[in-house]
Amino acid sequence: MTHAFQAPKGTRDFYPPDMAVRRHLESVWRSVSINHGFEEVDGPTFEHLELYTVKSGPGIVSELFSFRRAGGKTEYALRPEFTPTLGRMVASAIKRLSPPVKWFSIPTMFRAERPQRGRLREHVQWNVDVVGDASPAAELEVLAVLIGVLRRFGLTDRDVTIKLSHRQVVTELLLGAGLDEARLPAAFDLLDRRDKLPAAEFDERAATLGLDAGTLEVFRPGGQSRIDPAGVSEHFGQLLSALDDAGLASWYTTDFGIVRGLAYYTGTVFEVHATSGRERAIAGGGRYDGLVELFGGPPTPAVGVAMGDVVLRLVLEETGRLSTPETYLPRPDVFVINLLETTGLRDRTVAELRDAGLHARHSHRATKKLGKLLSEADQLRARFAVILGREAEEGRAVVKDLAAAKEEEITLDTLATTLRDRCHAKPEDQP
RNA sequence: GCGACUGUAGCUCAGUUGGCAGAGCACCUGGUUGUGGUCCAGGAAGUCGGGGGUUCGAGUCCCCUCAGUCGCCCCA
Repeated sequence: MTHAFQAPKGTRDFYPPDMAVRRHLESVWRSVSINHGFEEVDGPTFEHLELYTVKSGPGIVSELFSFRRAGGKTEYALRPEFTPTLGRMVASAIKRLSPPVKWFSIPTMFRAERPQRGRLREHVQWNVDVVGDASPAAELEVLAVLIGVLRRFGLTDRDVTIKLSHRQVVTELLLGAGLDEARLPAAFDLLDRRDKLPAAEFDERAATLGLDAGTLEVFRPGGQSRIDPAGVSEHFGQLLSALDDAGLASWYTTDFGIVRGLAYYTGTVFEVHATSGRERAIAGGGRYDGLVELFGGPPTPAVGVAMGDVVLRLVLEETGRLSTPETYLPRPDVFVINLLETTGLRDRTVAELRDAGLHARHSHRATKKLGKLLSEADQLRARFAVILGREAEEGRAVVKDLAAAKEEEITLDTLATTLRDRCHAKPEDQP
């Protein structure tokens, strides 16, 4: 009895075109991170469950996939985020690391929640962290690589905005507005939910906390565009100046309605949003100076950001920055067409081309109709077609440049080296 | 955990008050000898998500179930 299996809820099968898009995203993340001087790390896909409950409390357990080995009692959990692993890794290796540590990773993450738009149970997430630098220079490095990635994807400061905030600034603004200190958590929670609540309900809840509508204007995007450096947060003021000096002013706006739910953020917090406003945050991050210490290391300042592939892809599609998935598949350098009755020459030719480092393919169809085979080469978007036909008797093959629609005869002896040189001379034309 | 909506060909979908399951795209073959996005002709292709019920008869109506999507909760 056969049984039709389906992928588990909230997971994805990556068939070749989707896998090619995923590799495109990952390659942008990776190459920009490296250009900015970050080094790639990874950790285990699952950790001890306590690694997450220590940081987020027991309530987190219902949000993640946890399990134990059959017969064992140790509890594990598939990683729902990378920051605890990073904190653990830094804490245990801090003595042989020379700060600032600049690491990035591209791990898969898991969460047990119900899937919805922009939110699945398994996704790929780019993480970047600067550990060991308490100055605004650390935030600047993280935001610079973040903007570098956005730009490389073709996004502009008109497509996306980084909403910058600072928890101490938010705290001071709330207290300054007359909020009772005991009500700070409730106020943070309310600010976090502003976009989800009807305006009237938001105002009503704010009023019960003792906050009037006028006071709340400062918590809107762009509200209070500059913080007095000598006032609320010198650190935040310096960060804004550094961003402006680096020429990145157009990429951010202050938004003190951004507080981020994570308890471990200690200062700067930020989110990247599409200006369309229709999607969840593309990326989020901030400063978490207490995390390494929490995992047994010395007090160590840190700043990080994370960007998931799901929302990113939605935004790239919405803004027209992603072409059809098929165009991300690797293009063959050479498509060998065999018009001869035997396959020996074809197989030797393909082998030589591959040995020369070229991406070489041939048809698996039985037809000898040249038109059909050229059509197949065209569909695969091959650069060159090599036709093995009657010229082979004189030791030559027809080489056709498929884009230029030009062809010439080349001796079989020099075929591999000639094509290798031509393909490598061409710039990468992946989209 | 709660709610709404949607499941028909590989893809996007149509299918009237229940009456023989369709279109476009894609695919395959041909339009006689070795030249690729066009054109013409033909062809293949579906347990109508699954199960049960009502009926002479169900893609269509009713119940259950599975899956997906979008919200709520939660959010790393």
